[in-house]
Amino acid sequence: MNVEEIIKTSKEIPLEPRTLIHMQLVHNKINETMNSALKPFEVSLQQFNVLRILRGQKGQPANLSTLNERMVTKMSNTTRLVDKLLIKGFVDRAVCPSNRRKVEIVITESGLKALEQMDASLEKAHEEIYQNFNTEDLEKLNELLDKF
Amino acid sequence: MNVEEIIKTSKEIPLEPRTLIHMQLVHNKINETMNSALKPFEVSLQQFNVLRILRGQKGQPANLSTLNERMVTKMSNTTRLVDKLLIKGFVDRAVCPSNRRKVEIVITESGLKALEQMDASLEKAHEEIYQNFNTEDLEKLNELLDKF
DNA sequence: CACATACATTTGTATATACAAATATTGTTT
DNA sequence: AAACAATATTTGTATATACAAATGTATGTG
Repeated sequence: MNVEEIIKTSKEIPLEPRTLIHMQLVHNKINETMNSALKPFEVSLQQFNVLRILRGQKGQPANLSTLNERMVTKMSNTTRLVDKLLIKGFVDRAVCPSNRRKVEIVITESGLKALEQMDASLEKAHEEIYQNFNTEDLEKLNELLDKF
Repeated sequence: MNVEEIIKTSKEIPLEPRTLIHMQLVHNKINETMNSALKPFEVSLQQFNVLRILRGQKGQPANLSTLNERMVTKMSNTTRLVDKLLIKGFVDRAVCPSNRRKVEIVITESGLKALEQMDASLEKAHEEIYQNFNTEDLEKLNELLDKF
């Protein structure tokens, strides 16, 4: 990926802003790849993220605030995100009996099955995304990202 | 930045997905910082981006396809983006005389002045974002990002 | 136990973005 | 020149996201 070529500029950009642009371009590319990997399942990255969190609960229900807390990208509206998963039948929702302010959300069998297929599709996306990386590169990258 | 802590997970995540999550978290953080740096001027990052491209034209007008080509994040709707800059008086728009399908967009004096202030504000954002980085880190990071 | 306060979620609304179709202009072909 | 294709932008519409206000429930205090 050549930054200057992609944004069609001839002059070289100072390191600080260049890094920000670079990050943005990589982010766009990753997003595109992952979204198209999820396209066949008609779920967004956010919805996929929620399903993964719910699976991690191993049967235990999660409420909206828990979901929001664990989501990579915080959304201001988790209710409507869950609504969409509900329509697809990937989750169930019920009012929490011990505290009726809360809602309990669990992933359904159908959701788990779909999630498995999504995982496989994302595995392929990983191969595509990381084709130029070795383990050492990835470790170094994670180390540098920690500095942010 | 500790990935596991932010998304509140106890188990460790494999390197490949972890890197993607890490990238997303850093992207969110950068975005937040930059947007709040631009908030006083009531322009979005995209709008700022367009203004910068127009300044780079050094008086020469740019048409919509040129803008779209040079934008970091491609937008499906540059027309409405420019509309908003027009309302703020930061750009002028005119039909191209030699090819009336095209529109010529230029940055105004007022736009240039505002842009200078935005630059100063973003300089401060850089300091905040890069406080843990040295030049070597940034060079290494750019090198690794090129692998995507 | 009435009251205020805190909590968890939902709803309303404004704005942003994505995608497709429509419009207007220009260039090309016969 | 009429017909068609190509180009540049605009418009329509559906969906996504951000933010604030509203709703319903629980908890603590006098």
